[in-house]
Amino acid sequence: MEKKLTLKTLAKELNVSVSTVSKSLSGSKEISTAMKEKVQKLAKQYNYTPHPIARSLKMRRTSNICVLIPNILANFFAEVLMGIEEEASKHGYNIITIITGESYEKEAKNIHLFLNGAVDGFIVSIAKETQETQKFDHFQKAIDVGYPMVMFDRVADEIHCDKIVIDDFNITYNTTKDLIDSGCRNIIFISTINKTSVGKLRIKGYTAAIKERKKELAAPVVLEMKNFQEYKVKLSGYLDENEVDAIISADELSAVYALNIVNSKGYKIPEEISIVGFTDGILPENSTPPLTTIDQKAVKIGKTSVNTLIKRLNSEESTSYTTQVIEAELVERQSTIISKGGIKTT
Amino acid sequence: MEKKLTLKTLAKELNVSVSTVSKSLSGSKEISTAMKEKVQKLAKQYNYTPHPIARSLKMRRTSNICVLIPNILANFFAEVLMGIEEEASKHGYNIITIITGESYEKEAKNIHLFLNGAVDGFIVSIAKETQETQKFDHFQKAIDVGYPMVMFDRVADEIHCDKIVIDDFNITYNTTKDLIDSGCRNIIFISTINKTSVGKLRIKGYTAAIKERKKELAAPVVLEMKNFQEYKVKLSGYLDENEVDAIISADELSAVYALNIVNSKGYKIPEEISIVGFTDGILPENSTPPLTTIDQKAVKIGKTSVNTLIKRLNSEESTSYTTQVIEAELVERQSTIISKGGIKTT
DNA sequence: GTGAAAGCGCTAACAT
DNA sequence: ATGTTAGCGCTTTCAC
Repeated sequence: MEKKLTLKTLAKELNVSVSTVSKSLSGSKEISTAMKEKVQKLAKQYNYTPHPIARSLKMRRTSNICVLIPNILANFFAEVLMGIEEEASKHGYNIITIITGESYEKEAKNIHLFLNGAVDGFIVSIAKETQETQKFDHFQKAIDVGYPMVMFDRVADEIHCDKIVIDDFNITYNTTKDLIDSGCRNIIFISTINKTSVGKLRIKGYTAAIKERKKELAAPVVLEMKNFQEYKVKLSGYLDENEVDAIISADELSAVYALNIVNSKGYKIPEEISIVGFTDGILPENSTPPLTTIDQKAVKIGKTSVNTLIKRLNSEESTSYTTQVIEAELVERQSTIISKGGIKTT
Repeated sequence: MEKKLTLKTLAKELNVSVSTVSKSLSGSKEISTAMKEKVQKLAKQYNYTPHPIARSLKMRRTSNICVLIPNILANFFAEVLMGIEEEASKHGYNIITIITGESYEKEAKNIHLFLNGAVDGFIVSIAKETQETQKFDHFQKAIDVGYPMVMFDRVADEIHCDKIVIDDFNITYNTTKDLIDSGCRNIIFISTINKTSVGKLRIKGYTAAIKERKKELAAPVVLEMKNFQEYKVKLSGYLDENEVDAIISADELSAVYALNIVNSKGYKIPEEISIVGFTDGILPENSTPPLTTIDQKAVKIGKTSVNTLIKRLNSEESTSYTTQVIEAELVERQSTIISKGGIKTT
């Protein structure tokens, strides 16, 4: 390691005190313009930047944000993370990423780990296991000891904090109506995340739309799978024994798996069975046929989360918490025949 | 924020000095067993953990690792990040993730940003732009000022540091030979990353295998695309005017795009055209037909990177730099008819 | 306008 | 065995 460059170095070089250098660098008006220029010139020449750790200790802020994400392989979360990283970087914040792997234990352990000053706040999407077991104490603890927290997508009503979501109920409700309008009469709902906050809302939206026109339609059917191995058995079996002409999937992979199963059983998509998935990305774009999906505006969710957290960090008084709803959008491709005017096609 | 819990708090409570508490907590044998137990009990009761920033300042180490990754939407990099996060977490390190977006500027800017003590070292896979322009000064600078660095996948021969790679030449060479053995005679190579270190090696491996049996085979053809829009035009055009019975793609998306184009032109896969891609994941598993790919063992690369960096951080003497080669594996699915014994099939 | 000094919370060399 | 002290690099109050 090179000899370290500190305020002291600069001070010695200029024969002034450390505090003069510090103040000059921060542009304090206590200092003469001449001195400020002299100091700043030297600092630039030496390429000086303050030691962030020392600065953090003194200032009691780290410029670090802890991001807890269930699963980085999911396109949605990866895109959110991109948005978070980009926006955080723009505002001078670093992100410390924890991939919880949907595990309560890892989530709780890490929250506690960061309750001692290593980060300024949290951005989190709750692990599936946590949402199933409804154990939210770790979040409450973080908030109680004073850490700002922003939840996105998978949020908890029980926790009082800023939240960024899409209107899961309405987008699913509307999409289901679109499918009905396009002629589908036996619409089923499948996912692996029925127990999550968003999964529940999506089920409600789907069910509401079906119930509204229940005379014409088959009753709502919600299939839940624990993992994707189950699809091959359960969905396949269901299709054998029931009339189905549309499938709504509440997560990004379920739709693709459903599509493969439907394809392999020889059904024509979308003529015989329509399929809609959640989360846009490379996968639905490149399936055969390309999948109609609900674009959750992941990047925007990420950016909004960061900005909301930063605002919270910079405001002294505690204004009341907000839940911001990001507008989602149906992206129609070839797995449906909704084909209304004005809908984006890729 | 609650009243802060520091060594001082504990010291006051027990009527001992701060240093006694500190030493007790670290299990120093200078301290009597009785005192150590008393202190540790109280610390546990209060759930005390040392302030990491203060500790960092004193110890001159942060337990933070900066990870620079070109693109988090690529399955390969996402998996590497998973491996990194898991292993880092296990060893008490936090990871600060920078997504360079293949941009030299963002990469260089962030490296410089972290040269002042915010992290202990770097794990990096070089941005495409950086590899094209061959500007590596920022890496050299980081190493010069004393930061350990581990490069993975996209590495630079010009930079002297620890590296984790797969044997890109040989895996591509062997795969090309497999295709030849399976009867393919007009094998072309496509990718968007021909200018990266790994892209170059893969081209070499491909070319070497073809040249070895050039009498029977069409000459090597390497197509380069800047982006995926180009595929629709260039690859489609190429297929119209040339005999092609196998496509090797050096990146994970190219193979999927190629597959879609080949499908849409009505060629039978693999009977008329075989396709092999790089990087295993959800996408190739779920294309139609499922894609044969080269599994780059991304998670293992991530874990190995972390362990290599940590070893470097903990060793005083500077042992010579190593390049570790992780064993890649061909995963055969239905886009090829290589079908040799012993190859894993999913 | 500039400098001295305190202190953020911690560790460790050096007393006692 | 325990305490005192110095100091990591910085900001900021207070003195001059």
